[in-house]
Amino acid sequence: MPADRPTIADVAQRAGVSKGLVSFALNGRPGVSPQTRDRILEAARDLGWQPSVRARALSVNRAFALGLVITRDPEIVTGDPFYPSFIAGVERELAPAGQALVLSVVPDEEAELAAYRKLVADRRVDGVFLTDLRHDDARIELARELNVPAVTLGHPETSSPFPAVSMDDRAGIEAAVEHLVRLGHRRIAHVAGPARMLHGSRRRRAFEEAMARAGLRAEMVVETDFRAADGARATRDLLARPNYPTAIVYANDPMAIAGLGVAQRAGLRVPDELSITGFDGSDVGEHIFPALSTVATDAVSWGAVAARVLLRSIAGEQPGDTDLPAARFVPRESTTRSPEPNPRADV
Amino acid sequence: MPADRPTIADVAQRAGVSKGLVSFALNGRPGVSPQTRDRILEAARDLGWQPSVRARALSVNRAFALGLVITRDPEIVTGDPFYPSFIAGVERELAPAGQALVLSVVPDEEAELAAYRKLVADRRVDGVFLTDLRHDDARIELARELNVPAVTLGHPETSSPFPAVSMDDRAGIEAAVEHLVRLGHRRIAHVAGPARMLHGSRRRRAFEEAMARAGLRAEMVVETDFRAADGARATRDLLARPNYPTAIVYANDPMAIAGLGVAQRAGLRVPDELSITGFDGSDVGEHIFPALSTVATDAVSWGAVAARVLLRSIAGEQPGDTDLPAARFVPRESTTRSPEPNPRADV
DNA sequence: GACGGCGACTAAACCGGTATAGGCTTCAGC
DNA sequence: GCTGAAGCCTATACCGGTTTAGTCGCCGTC
Repeated sequence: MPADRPTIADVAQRAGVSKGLVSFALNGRPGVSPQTRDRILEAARDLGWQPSVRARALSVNRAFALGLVITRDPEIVTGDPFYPSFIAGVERELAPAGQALVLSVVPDEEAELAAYRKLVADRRVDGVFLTDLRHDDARIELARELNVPAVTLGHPETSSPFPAVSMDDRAGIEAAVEHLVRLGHRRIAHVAGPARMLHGSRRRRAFEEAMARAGLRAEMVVETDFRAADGARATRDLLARPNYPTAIVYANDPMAIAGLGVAQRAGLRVPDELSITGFDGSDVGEHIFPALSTVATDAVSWGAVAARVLLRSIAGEQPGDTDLPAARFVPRESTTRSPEPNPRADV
Repeated sequence: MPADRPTIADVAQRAGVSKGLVSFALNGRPGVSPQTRDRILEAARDLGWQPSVRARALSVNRAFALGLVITRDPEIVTGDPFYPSFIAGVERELAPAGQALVLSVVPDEEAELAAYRKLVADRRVDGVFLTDLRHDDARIELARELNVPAVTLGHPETSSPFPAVSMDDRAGIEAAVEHLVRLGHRRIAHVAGPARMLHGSRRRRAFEEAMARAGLRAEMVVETDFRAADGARATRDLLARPNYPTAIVYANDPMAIAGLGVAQRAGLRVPDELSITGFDGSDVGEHIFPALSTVATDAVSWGAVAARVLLRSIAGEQPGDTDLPAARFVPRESTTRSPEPNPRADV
């Protein structure tokens, strides 16, 4: 029968000291003589002692874990390139800090709030990530009410007591529009994310402003739910209009790839007859034909920075807002000169 | 100042009984009179008492959480349709059972073993999922050594003390090959996953056997790492051969989509000049042109069943192996008759 | 009336750490 | 030689539950 894992009491006994002193020594606190400290550490090593996170959690009232709630229809979550990379970045920070990541995946916004409540009520986590911010996002008020540290991905609209880690996605959209305008496009459409989501409407506004700056009317905007099927439907809709676009700016890559499929199916040559751009740079977009021009966001470092900020919040610091390097437009093959004669003076 | 959250002692005091009895009443154990039980439950309700998972974890020596370690290069994890769906399925079982999911994402196999060790040493989890099984998978021995309940996705090669939850992916590959053979294809290639991974080599063997059954030689097989870039490279390689294939069976969808890109770039019409099939059904594959014929696996129920089995293991039952419905081949547009005259008698 | 047995309940130990009050030495200072 | 303070250490309470040993009162039985 294998011996039970040693506890701090076993270490104390072996080193001939009290439990309390062992705790002090192991946590590197003052008030322990060097010889005793060595003896204790040696005893701990000999016994193969490992601290019990459970016991520590109970006594110091911390969970040593962070919570992430992902709200997605199970069907949609597939193919979304953001979360896996984001989580990889989070993990990069958490592992060395001895923290764990507790993940919840829920189907809708109601279940989402319940999931946060549960995570906090069970004291499973010390802080939470708030991703995919929406207008009047109830989670901010909830986190405040639950008195749990949080970090938001992007600046919420309503005033928030939590630090924000943001990545300017407007710049990428603007660069995409400018790129298309420079190529002579005038009838540029946007397949937007859901308006209730902050990044959905923000990208849309960035699109509209960039169009306005170019002296163009942003009259072709279709709102979607970020799904590939939505991208296909929106594209069919746009191409059926009498004044169909010569270029489409999609709010994410899966929709752009689906849109490409629709265009090709309709017999349009991309990019010669229709230019398209994506967002968020999935690796598959790089390999389709034509390779997808897109806006690259660094989800991995977003995750890493957000985790770091959240850990600092939990530690009692008051980290300020952080702005990550802006998303970059990456021109590839799916964008080229407008097929139409360009009435404007060109560069 | 808001009152601290109530503990079991507060409930006991309000109900005028001892802590122990409260615990009994709340856990529905015998030895509590009906009236007292009601009084206790009412007191708990009045105070808004919620059990502390931490305290329970310490006293009953359980974590009330399950562990999942995902081993992926952060770049690759993107675009992989399996895990998000699998996790959604897991969550579906865990949430009602009051369990949480602790997720680790690590870059390589060495870090993977360390992550399992850490999860168990910290007593963060009561059981672990073993996904993406490999040949001579060290994790099985490790889990046995750590004495932690586990469930494997698929049957490992080495003998394993853990229940397996399997989905026959061979059937899907075989159906794909048979479908292609029926369409007159003879030079069928396979872009396989890594040989060290069980499902990589199993799908490859299924391919080879299906080919043999059709009287064909499986001479065009390229091993890859499941990445879109690998799929592109493998396709370029295959198409450059003197005896290039008329059909390619890919081990996953991202590679198939990348392969489609390569073929189109080379001026090949798909499916007329080259048929392709994917695996695992990403939603984007449905919307590209031509729509990708693929093998649909139900990752969501795989997750749900695996979670259920693992929970039963932890509860001390000895659940047997489970076989889920086999993966189904879903023909769409990317497969059609072979462009070559078919010497064989056709149906 | 003593006894046994049972149901309802309490007190206290326990899980494995941390935190705190206080005790014992030792040494400097007067 | 006495006092005070610093340094090192112990004992103990505590976190919030679960669990076990044991107490108490009541009933039926002989």
